Amino acid sequence: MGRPPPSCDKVVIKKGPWTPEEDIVLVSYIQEHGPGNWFAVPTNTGLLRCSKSCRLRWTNYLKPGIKRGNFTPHEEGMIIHLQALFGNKWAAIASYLPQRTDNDIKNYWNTHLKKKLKKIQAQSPPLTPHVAYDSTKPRNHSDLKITENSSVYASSSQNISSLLQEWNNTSTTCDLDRNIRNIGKIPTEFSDDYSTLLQYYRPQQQQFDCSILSKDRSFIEEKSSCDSSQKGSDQSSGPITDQEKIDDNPAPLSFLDEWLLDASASQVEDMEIPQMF
DNA sequence: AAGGTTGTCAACCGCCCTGAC
DNA sequence: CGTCAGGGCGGTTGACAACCT
Repeated sequence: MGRPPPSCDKVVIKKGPWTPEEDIVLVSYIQEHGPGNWFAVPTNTGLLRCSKSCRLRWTNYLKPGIKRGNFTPHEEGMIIHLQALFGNKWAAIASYLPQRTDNDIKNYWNTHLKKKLKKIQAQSPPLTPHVAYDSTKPRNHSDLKITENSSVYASSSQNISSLLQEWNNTSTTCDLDRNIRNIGKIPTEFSDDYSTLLQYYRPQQQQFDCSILSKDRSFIEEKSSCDSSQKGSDQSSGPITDQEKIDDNPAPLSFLDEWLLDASASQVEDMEIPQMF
């Protein structure tokens, strides 16, 4: 009863990094037709890419509004908390960081935060929070190369994205709600990893710029109202209302939920109003 | 300077979900 | 109700760059 092979396997498919020419073709097509119906994209554009590859290229790199480069301490903190809250539901986490893609967040978690966690766990006795997490120090992130004279073509997608900034207002898709709906069941037990990492991030909450959360909340509420016009009023207070799905496991959520949703904001540092498609 | 190792991240793979028929 | 097919997601891979010896 196996599924038929995806359409990607039906024709000769090009793999590997995208070229500027391919990007331009894809962007031009989406400008004209809008995102969606990815199955038709290779056919209509002549791109020798499968539909999934086209979608991925668009959502991860070409879509306007995507933020590249270093993760801010605030974004980092949000990822930590949201990862503890949702587990590896990167799409759900990404919905709280609209300028970041799930792929970016996933990569950042795997390459930076996991490492940081191990470092923290290796300390005995535990470090004080300001040692474990010093937001005043510059971050050494390889994304820096993207803004420099990188030979990696992917970085030039920024330029393509910038060309589309005017176009992005035309889209009305409520990605957030879709992602929230995709949030799965919260893991029953939190690993020691999460607990340990949170232990060090949590005291930072006072300093943590919660404005992001506040902004996100307003954003979420906005999206929620957007959604309510589509499917009713079953979600009244942002994404966490989806806990109806996870009522059988509410305990680990309470603190994080409160923190995520009730954090008040007073300052905005480097987070812009999310722009969604 | 050269070779080896490690880190990063774009892209792919495979599974699951959902809607159409 | 079952099948098919598109879309979405998380995990993994591999190419490349940076760093180390």
